[in-house]
Order: sequence, then C-alpha cells, then structure tokens
Amino acid sequence: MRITPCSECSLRKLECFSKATSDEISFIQSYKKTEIKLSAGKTLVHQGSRNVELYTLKSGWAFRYSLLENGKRQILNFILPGDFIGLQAELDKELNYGIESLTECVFCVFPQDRIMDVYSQYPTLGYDLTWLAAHGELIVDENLISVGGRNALQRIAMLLVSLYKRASSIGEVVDESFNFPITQQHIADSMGLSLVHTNKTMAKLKLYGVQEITNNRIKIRSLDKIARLAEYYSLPLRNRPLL
Amino acid sequence: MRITPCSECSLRKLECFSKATSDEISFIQSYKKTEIKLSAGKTLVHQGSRNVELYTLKSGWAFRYSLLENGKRQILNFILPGDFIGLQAELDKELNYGIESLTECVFCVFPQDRIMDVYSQYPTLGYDLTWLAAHGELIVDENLISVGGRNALQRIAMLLVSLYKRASSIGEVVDESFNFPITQQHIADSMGLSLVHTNKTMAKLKLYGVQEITNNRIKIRSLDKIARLAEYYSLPLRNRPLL
DNA sequence: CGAACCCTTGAAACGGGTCAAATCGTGTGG
DNA sequence: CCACACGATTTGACCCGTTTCAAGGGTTCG
Repeated sequence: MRITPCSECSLRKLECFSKATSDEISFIQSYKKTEIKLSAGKTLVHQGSRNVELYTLKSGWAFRYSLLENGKRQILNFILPGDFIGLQAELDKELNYGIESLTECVFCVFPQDRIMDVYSQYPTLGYDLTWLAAHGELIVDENLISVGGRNALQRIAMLLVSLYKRASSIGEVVDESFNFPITQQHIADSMGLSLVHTNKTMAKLKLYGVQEITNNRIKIRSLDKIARLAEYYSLPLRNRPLL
Repeated sequence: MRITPCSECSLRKLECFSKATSDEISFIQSYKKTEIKLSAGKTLVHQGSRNVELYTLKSGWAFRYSLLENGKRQILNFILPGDFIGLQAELDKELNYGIESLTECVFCVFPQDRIMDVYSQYPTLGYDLTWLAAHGELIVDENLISVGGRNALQRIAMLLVSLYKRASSIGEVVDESFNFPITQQHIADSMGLSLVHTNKTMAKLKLYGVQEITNNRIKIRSLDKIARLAEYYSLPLRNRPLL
C-alpha cells in the first residue's frame, strides 16, 4: 500500500483546516506510525479495550458508540474525514466506547506513548490537540441537547443539518447531496429513538419535501427549511487543526 | 478579599489530583489573573457571550447549560470543585452555553489570551489541559448515554451515583451523605425529563430505600443497589490535573 | 434461490409529558 | 411575630409521543 506523505495529504488542501507550517507537517509525518485501512462495518477500537492509539480519519465515515447492558447502542458522534480520535482514551483504562467504520476508511495512526513529544516539541500542535478535544465535546454537547430537549422530528432534522454542514465543509456536498452511509438504525441509536419511530419520522420529513435518500446518497432540498424545523443553533465553525 | 496562594490551595491536598511540581504551581500562580466570588444562582458566563476566560472552580457547585428556542434548558454537566471550565469556548465565537452557580462559588480566573504560555513554557501542563478537555467530553458522553438509552429511574440513579462518586473523590461525602444544592428541576433539565415525572421517579427511588434528601443534603443508603439499578458502568477514574 | 439487511407499515401498550392545584418550607416586610 | 410571597416538592387525571410487537417487501450478494 502506497502512503501519501502528509505534506501532500488531500485533506490539507481543504479550506476548513488551518494552515500548518512545513516544520509542523514534517513533525506530524514523523509522529505518524502507519495507516490502517478498514472496510465498511469493521471495528477500529473495541469497547473495553486499553492502550488505544490516536487516529486521524483520513477518508471515509465512522462513528463512536457505547453499548449498554440492556442491549442498546448509543452512538456518541459520527466521525468524518479530518476528525481526530482517541483523546478521550485514558492510558491503561478500559474504554467505555468503541469505534466502527461506516464505509471503507483509512486512519492515520499516532502512537499514544509518544504524545508528549507533541507538547514538548511543537507547543502550537499541543494547543491544537486541546482544541480538538474541546471541539469534540461541543459536538457531543449538541447531540445531548438534541436528545434531551427536542422531539423526534427535530432531532433527526438537526442531525441531518449538522451532517450536511460537516460534509459540506470537507467538500463532500455536490448539488445539495452527499454520500450517506448511515442507516435508519444508526440514526435511531444516535438520537435515542426506536428504529420504527425513526422510520416513520423520516417518512414525515420526506413529506415536508425536505430530504430524500436514494442508494446511499442523501439530498437536502432546503437547508433553511430543515434548519428552521430543528431550531438549529449554528455551531460556531472556524478553521480547525489537522494532525 | 484575601486570596490563598496556589501552593496552599486546599484542593491541591486532595488525593484525587495529580501532584504538580513547585515550578508548575508557581507558573499557575502567575498565570492566574484573579478570583471571582459568586453567590448561589448567579451566572458566571452568559450563553451567547464571547471572549470568555478560563476558570477553575475552587469551591462550590455550578453547572453548564444550554437554552433552546422552545424554552427548554438542557444541563450539559455539573461542575464540582477542581473542574476546569472554558476550553469549549472558541475565541471570538458566541458560546452556545452558559454557566451558573448552584451554591456560593469561587472561581480562579485564567486569561484566555495568554493560554499559549502554558504550552510554550510548561508542555506538561499543556498536556494536562488536553486531558481535562477530553475528560470533560467523557462526562458529557455519560450524560448522553443516559438520556439516550436509559429510562427515567435509571437516568436519575445514574446521575446520583456519578455525583456521589465525584463528591466523594473531593472529600465532600461524610457518612454516605453530601451537600446537594440541586433541585428536581435541575435533575429534570439534565436528564431530559419533565419536572413532574422527575418528582414521581424520585419518590419511587426513595421507596427503594435508596436515597433521601433533607435540607439540601442527600444521603445515599446503598450505593451498590442504586448503581445496579442504573446499570452503572464506572467511569475510569485516575488522578486528574488541577490548574 | 436463499440469506442477510434494510426499509415500511399497522396496531396496541405504555412511559413520560402536560395541565392543574395543593402543600410545604423559608425568607421578607410590615 | 404574623402575613404573605415565592420557590420547591407533591399528587391526580388525562393525553400523546414513542416503544414494542409483528409481519411484509425490497435489494444485494454469494
């Protein structure tokens, strides 16, 4: 498998990521251990495992979830290209969540045990890591706000809007539509709804003429309309760091 | 108002915090701008404000919340002594949440605009900040898991267990009981339940002989029992950094 | 052609929401 | 010291959003 050097990473060309200096990029390159390629539906990290590495999702979609004893699965957040994963892990502690791919995925792997190098050699990147961790919390915040305070229609609308915006920022939206490898079961598990009710609610949303899904691609007809439905409060977006 | 020097901070004597070197402590001292004292029920940070500082809660309890357009308030997490606040903020962006005190509180204030000093001068503290941000996400994760996947009884049980553990780790639990400045409305808003149903559920919990509340103090009779009820999955605890 | 998934739909049961109102402090002012 | 206001806790009745159970249909893939 040929691995592109970090300096030529296609993600880095996107506007949504902040510019790194060439020094930083070559440090990142040296910090990067390898790449992992996963086909769709595979587990990158098992719930309950220890000593997890750090990852950047280079391509594909994935999600982070937690299984409850009652058999339910709560999806904590969806992971899109450029997202950094693993900071929530604590060395030597059992993880309370797992990570699974939705499509074929490529992850860049950074060894957890060398993380202090980042802070001691590139303070700016250290700050970026903090920023990424904090930003991760904001996304979970949004999900909690949805699940805790909105009804089914609004929750799903909210999820679609937020995925649309995230997909859009990395250039995956073409003609108001984008690849959507998420099943209704995923939506249900992420929004704390049953599969059946999720299905009926999405049918209703479709009636509103707002979205339609055909072979793994979703088209959002009117972002305004769906955002109004969700009482969408826009998440502040700024350029984000990429490791 | 007399301000204790960081080196004599009473929190620092607690076992639950990792040890800092005296160098680090004096740096923290110099980074600290001032202290803010708030009486109960006051707002430290308004939702929608910008340019927020960073804070450590030195004493008292507080909480972080977000108001929805439909009038609901979602409590994102409760804040206990030693917790660090404000990393979720992004400079110059509107905050999507506010912070309010539950009791009289004292906050240590650290200027946002000097945060890079931490990373450039004390890499280890920089790493600690990342850890704190990531740990904050874990707590929100737990709430999302509860709200998304558990019923009312379990959610409240879960909340009580987790508050018990957190209070216990900072030495606030005496004889299985601790100060509990949280109203049923707070519990409702944090667990995505209505006030009425929260009340009825707590009455049921009381019947289980599990907890009782008298003048702002809660007594947990059997942590085991209530934890089993909640299908509690213990959050990994390690010593955490204190800034 | 079946197996495995995913999406759909209908009907019935229930957990939790909403509305309304009473009770119980606790602090305030006359 | 009592009267009153205000916030928090309770309780009962009713309603509705969502869950659960059950079953049918579509599509992909070996």
